[in-house]
Amino acid sequence: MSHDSTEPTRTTEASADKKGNETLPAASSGNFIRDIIDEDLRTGKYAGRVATRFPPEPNGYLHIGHAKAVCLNFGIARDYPGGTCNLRFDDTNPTKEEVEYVDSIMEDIRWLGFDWEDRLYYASDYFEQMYRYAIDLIQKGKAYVCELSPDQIREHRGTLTQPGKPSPYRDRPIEENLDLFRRMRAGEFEEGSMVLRAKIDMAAANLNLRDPIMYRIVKASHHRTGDAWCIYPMYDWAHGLEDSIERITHSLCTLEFEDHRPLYDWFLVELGVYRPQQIEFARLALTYTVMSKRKLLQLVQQGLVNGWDDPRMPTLAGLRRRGYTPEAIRDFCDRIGLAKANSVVDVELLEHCLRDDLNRRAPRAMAVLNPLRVIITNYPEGQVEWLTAENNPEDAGMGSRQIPFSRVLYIEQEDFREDPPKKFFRLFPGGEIRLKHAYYITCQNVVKDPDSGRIVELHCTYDPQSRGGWTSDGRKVKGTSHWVSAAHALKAKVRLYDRLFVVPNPGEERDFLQDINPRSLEVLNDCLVEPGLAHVEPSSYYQFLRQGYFCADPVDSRPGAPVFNRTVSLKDTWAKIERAQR
RNA sequence: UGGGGCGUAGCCAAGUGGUAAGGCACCGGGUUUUGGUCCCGGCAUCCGUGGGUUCGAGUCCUACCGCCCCAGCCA
Repeated sequence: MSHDSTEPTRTTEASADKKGNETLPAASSGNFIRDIIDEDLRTGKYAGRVATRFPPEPNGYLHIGHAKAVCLNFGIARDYPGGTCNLRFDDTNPTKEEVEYVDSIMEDIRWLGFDWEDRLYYASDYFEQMYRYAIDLIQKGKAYVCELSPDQIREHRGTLTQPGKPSPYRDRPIEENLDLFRRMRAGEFEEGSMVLRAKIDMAAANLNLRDPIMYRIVKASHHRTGDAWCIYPMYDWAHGLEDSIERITHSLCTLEFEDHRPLYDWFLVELGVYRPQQIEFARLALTYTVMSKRKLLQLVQQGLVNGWDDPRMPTLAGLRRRGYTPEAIRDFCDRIGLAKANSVVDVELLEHCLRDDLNRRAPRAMAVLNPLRVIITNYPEGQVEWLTAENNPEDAGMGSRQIPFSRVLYIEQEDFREDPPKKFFRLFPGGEIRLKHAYYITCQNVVKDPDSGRIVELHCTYDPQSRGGWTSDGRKVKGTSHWVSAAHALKAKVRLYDRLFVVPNPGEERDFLQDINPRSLEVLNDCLVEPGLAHVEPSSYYQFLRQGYFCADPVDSRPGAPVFNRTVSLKDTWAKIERAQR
């Protein structure tokens, strides 16, 4: 991550235009949080400091919603002079957290393109300090040990419209609280037998202020502190402290923490310590997917997907394996904006960002997913021509490659129709199309299996004058198909992924599992790809001409036996026309 | 019926009293050896609703309506 101190306060990211001719300042309009930071800088509120943090709990994998927060926090640190962004694991609940998750979170943030440099922190590093703060509050008469059962605590809390009742332990002498709390730490009491509570206001309209729990007894070993502790701080007690200890200036979090803010402030004011400014924003929701960790965990645990990195998952690990690029995800996070209104972003915007990035960068290749055999009857047997194919029409710098052409080829089954519908300008009996980078061919005969009536192969003739896919007579050939040479093609497995859910808002009408798309994965085992794809790098991406963007699966692909995941299809105008014709 | 938020196009989202940016989606048209890309054009007389202030209101006041969050020893 760069911290260019000459950068202006506001984002003025340069971006190349589509043709890469020149760089123009991006129309980055900032957002209400950057407005607040600008104002704080102007008034000198934090002496010119801008310090943010990304504070995940290591209890699951990061998803695209987290990417929004990562880009926000690290993006601010990147754009403001001297700005910093800490990575801090909020590991206050040992029963749900695992090192597998901390490792994956770090990997995902790095992959997204951000760097916390030497600022890696853990809430658990502050346990001793938090404990001392708690002692301090007890000594000030602002916290007490409560022996009510969980049920009783709930009853005493009251309801949304009725005030709570004070705990009978609320006015315990300070010395007794101190003694009990020390013994809680020493492990003298059972789980659930007592908690430390802040003494605030049982009648507060904001339920968070009705003597919230600060510590509970949990006799579980922690992934970092082991068995050093048997009392663990609650999030509400810990979180503001963590931000305070790290001297964060702007604590950015999601909307649901808005009415926790008065509590964080109460703790910090009572303690008399540094107080960051919390600003809330709306979390990201996307159509056709789910984002809650609980639901994602359920999909994984019930085997409805193949792990956290299943290419259908909205996790960063899943998107990465699917073939998404960090650039596309960052662009998406820039484009969705930032506000306080709850919203659901169309997944099409994400897909647009992906296509936009991949269109510029993905090398083109030809792959026939559902092969249909074609014999070029007037092409000499045994002859092979190596034809030149550009690697990317968007970028001449990516060069070209040679592809073999011969008498027996395969084209896409979809590219031939015996009875062509209106506007179908692909191959049909008597029709002529161009084979990309090769020749014009005309369909002369359709060979069918006598029993099933299934089309077995096509007999076509080619025009030797059309080498390269062009003739000088000005003849119009509208359709262009991709193809492979039968003798040279390489067999490949291709996995076609579709949306995991069939409705825009899974779970809205019924249990979200009922909304799962039963056809979210289609595996094609007998695809034929051009020979150059024999030794693709794991995770490398390609545009399979006229079909979509695909990447070599990092886990299952083998030299000579590639496995490709469809990242996203190309936009398909023909499919739209066909749909409209019905 | 308590508290905290939020309502600008199908979906996001600018807009901070001077006459509704931009993107996605969608619909036309052009270019094209990818029905891709690219290019051009269209797409809110109106900003949840009613009233008020003002020469002038999406922006201010007011009343109402709708949606989201909060009663874990989760975060």
